[in-house]
Amino acid sequence: MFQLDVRSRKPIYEQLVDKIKELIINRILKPDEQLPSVRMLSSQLTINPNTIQRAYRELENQGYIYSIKGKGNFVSAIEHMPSNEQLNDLKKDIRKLIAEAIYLGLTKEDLYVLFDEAHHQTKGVKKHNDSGKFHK
Amino acid sequence: MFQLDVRSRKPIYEQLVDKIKELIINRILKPDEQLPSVRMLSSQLTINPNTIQRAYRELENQGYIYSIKGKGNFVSAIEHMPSNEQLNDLKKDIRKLIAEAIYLGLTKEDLYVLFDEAHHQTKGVKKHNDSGKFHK
Amino acid sequence: MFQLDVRSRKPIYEQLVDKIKELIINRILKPDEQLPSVRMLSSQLTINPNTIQRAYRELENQGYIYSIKGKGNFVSAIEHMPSNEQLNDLKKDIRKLIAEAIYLGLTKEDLYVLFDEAHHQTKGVKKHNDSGKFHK
Amino acid sequence: MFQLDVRSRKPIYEQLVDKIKELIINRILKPDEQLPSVRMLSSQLTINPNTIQRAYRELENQGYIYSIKGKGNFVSAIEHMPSNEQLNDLKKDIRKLIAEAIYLGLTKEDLYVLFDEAHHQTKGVKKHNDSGKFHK
DNA sequence: GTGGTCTAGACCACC
DNA sequence: GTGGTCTAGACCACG
Repeated sequence: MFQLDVRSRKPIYEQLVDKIKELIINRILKPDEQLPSVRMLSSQLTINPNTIQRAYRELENQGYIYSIKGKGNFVSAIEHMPSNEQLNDLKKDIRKLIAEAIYLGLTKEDLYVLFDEAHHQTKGVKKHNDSGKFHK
Repeated sequence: MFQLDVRSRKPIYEQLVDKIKELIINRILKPDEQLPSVRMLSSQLTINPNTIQRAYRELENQGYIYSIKGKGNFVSAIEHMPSNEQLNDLKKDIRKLIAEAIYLGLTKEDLYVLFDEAHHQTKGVKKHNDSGKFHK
Repeated sequence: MFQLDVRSRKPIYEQLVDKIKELIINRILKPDEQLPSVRMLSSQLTINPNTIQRAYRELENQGYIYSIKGKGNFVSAIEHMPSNEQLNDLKKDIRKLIAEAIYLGLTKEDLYVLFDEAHHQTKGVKKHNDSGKFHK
Repeated sequence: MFQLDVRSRKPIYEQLVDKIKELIINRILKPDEQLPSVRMLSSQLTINPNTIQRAYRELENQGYIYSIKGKGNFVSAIEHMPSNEQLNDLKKDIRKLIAEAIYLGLTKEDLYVLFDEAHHQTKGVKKHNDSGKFHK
């Protein structure tokens, strides 16, 4: 269910946060739906409960979930669209990538090839999303 | 010109690597040009020499600069055949970027739009020389 | 078991890298086995933690170990398809060796003899486990 | 004449020592022949005279040349065969190389291929040498 | 003067 | 507890 890479440089709690955010954004987890309990996730993923806790706390801070003492953690109802800040960061990353590719001597076409290739490898792409929101 | 954020999550040496890489990629630092000495940069940025050293070492590992003991650090001449390693790094970056974009809910088409946009902005950043490069 | 020569021309961290590499290559350290913590090795060898860290980082860069923050450093599982980078390193080593041999006045035939000899000695160094690995 | 690589990790004076040793071992420089003066070499190679001096001093220490004040530096008459120590070092290097190759999953045949390849690339092999000295 | 290595000791993030 | 980063200051090798 959850693909966590313990060897990654990215901390586990952060990977967890990202995965859950993704599930929420793509409506796989619906508003007010209950998240698995800390203990359950902990034993399922064989990961320290503290780490799960930390991920949930982080998600709560960012407004993606809310917790009710004694009941559990639940998905928030609010819309989560990428903030302008996030979009800008992404654009900056893209520019950096392109500059680097050009520096290495790649043409635009080379880049498109690599790009397509990478896109295909990135499986698990969701679809039931109202896409096209971000076309200029 | 060198905006370093000591409180950032990103380590200082990594920020340095990125900044200098950018200068090299955009040809503001030309091939075989000498970089400021470790000690000089260290005192100018009021950052420990070891940290500068580490950044320079990293840049050398990545092939952007070369160092001559007793003389200094110099910008590598670009070979226009990117090494496999460099290509792999680039691919990894691309995959990361795409994952990030998908995570934000963007479609492939959205990405292509951003991509084209960035590509147009990048062209022509090359030639104009610039001084005052290493002031804080 | 760890003979380090602090007065050698070869830096300590490099000696460490070589020793540990040897243990890994000869399967004395098995895949996914945990290496001694930075601090432990540091105190056992009475060598600064930074120096140990650097050796571990180098080993990670070369793909021999991987590290998990908060948990430790671990031996990489070998993939039986050597990366291009690794192959290149090997080739470089071979060239260096040959240059050295020629410089000593050996002919190609001399080298082949030494080579065969060494190859026979190497086979079968594999299996026997060994403890007390990290004592000074 | 002298191929020196300023970018190499190996210090220039050491490269010089090695080159000259090679010339002496292979009888291109004959016993009691005069070496080029420090100044001449210095200007020819555009290298600091101190560096040349250091190389000559090193060669003198190792017994390959002798110097006469006011006259110059001359090739020593004594035979220079690889010492047992040097041969042992070489053997150790060979064993290390082979162990590494095996670890990477290469077969003996793969290694021979790489080996031949590297040997061909190593040009400048001398021939008028009484070879075969080191056959077992 | 330059880069390279090392020590001592500190503080952080993660599990 | 673990690894990762950083500072302060020292000493060496090189040109």
